[in-house]
Amino acid sequence: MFLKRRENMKNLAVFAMAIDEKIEGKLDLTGIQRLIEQPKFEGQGDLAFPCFVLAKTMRKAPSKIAEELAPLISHPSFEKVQADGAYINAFFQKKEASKAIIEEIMAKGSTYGQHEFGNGKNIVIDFSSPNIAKPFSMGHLRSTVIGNSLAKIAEKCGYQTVKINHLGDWGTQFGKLIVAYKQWGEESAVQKEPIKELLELYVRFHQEAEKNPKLNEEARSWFKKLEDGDQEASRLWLWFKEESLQEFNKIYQLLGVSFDSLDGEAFYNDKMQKTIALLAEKNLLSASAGAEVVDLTAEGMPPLLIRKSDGATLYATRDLTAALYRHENYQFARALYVVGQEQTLHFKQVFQALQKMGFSFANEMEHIPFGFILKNGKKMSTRKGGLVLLEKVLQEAIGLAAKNIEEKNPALKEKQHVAEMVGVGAVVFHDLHNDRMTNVEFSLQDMLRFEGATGPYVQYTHARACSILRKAGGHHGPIEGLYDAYSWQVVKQLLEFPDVIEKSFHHNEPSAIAKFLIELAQDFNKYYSHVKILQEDEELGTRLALVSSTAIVLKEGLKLLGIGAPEQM
RNA sequence: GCGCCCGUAGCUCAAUUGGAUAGAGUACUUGACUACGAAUCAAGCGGUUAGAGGUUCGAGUCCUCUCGGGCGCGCCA
Repeated sequence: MFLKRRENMKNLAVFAMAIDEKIEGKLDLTGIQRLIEQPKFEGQGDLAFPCFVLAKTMRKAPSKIAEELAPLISHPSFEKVQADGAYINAFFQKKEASKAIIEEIMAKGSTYGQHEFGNGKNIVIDFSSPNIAKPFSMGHLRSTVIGNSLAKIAEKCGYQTVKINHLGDWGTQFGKLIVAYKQWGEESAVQKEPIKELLELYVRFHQEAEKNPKLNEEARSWFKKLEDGDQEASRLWLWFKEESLQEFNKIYQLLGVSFDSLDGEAFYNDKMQKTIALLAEKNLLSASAGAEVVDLTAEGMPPLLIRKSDGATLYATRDLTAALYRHENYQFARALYVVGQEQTLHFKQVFQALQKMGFSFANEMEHIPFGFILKNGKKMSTRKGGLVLLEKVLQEAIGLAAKNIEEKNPALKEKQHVAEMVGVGAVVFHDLHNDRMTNVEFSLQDMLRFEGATGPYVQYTHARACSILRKAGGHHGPIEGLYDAYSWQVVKQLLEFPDVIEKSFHHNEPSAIAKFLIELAQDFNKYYSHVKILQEDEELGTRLALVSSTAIVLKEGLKLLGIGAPEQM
């Protein structure tokens, strides 16, 4: 559990000490702090201490203990402290606490929630990693948006990030592709719609190869030529890669994702011999059925294949090499791999192999798996049918957003730009708001939803807040405290932001931020509909500061998810 | 066969990581725009947390078993 910060932190410590004083060492201070929680329901205050653990040592019923202790605790920070069943509930002095938190956000602006614990450290994040000549799948979308968000969260925690797109730009499929292109391909068709055409060639190859197995041999031999640096093969490979990258870049641009390195699999071709030599030197290589492997039976895992019986290298060889290369070049404090859960075993093996090689930095490497995107309960396959192109989905979402704008706000400037933010925001938010590991059923309908717990809902809330601030015309008065129930809910939520960021970083869970934003937007919308904000009275300045604070946090939170926050939509 | 993940409202998902009364969204029914943006708000409906045992003050959460689904398990990545 993460301890609450600032006002919460202070009040939590006060609360804990007050309890400690009254229970005569039945429990130590840190034990008390760990037990203190946030009440679940309204009317139960802001902090709660469950008395169950004291029941044994004090030989009394928990509710009796709460009843006896509650009246003994008092402090200027608390409005009241009262027993409720087995709990002691503490209520903050709302006016004082809300004043402090609003002032803090106003002072810090977009840096509110910034942490320092990552300062001076590098974190390498491997994500997206699409395969060249194949469509950008929904699985790659997940990797892309999760990785992108984790990078932004890490930066918010002080880290320097290195974002790596480990392109799938090598492997036997290129032999197949070259054969297919030479047989049936056309240059102009590939230029026109590279991914579509290359995929069709790839699919056709597999169909034809079933009837004509000789094609597979040809493919192998063309891949061998590619590996040996054959001019024609290399030229085609480079061409396929560049055409594919151009397509991918359209998507990255829409998503607002950028990378520090595009070093993919091919990049490590000339570096793997060194890795193999190193493994041999450390006596970790053993022969097995003609192949060379790192034996991991002692670790309870199947062996890691390093070299095929024909001498060719494998995925694992490349990942080991990449790990060594990255450690040497980026001096990472942590390295994350945002890759589907089907590769969990693979990464366990790779990290274990690094351990056996004596590299303790393997402890700082972590595989960040995520759930599948299912179609009818099964993993979506690029193989046949049911293929949904991400770009189509994004365009559809943008079109729908544009239609909404036309209906609701036809006078809006920069309509296209805003439609992109909203449409893409809907798709990205939909992907991030569930727990990382949850398998989600693919639903275009859900992705294109702009109401309820969605990205556009959060964006809309932000736009509303901005609208009020515009109408207020920069008016600002003194910040006092607020104590009505609606504003207090907003304040309490704002107070959580720094902790949510820290938690989402440690759990590698962007969804924690997405859920936080939904709650904040809900709290704010309730406030908005029950309180007349632009009313000339002595609290106007404070209310506007609260609206401003909310806008700041909504915008910053969306940014951490890789989503834009238009001021009007 | 072995290993990992999962099963919560009709549907999509939460649940402060073992705590109070299992909550949101959606769908459906109904109310609110001559108050700051109705992409909103308010109200209603909806549950034997797959099932059975166990651990303890306390279990959706931990352990065992059963059923059901998914994903891996040496020359793909």
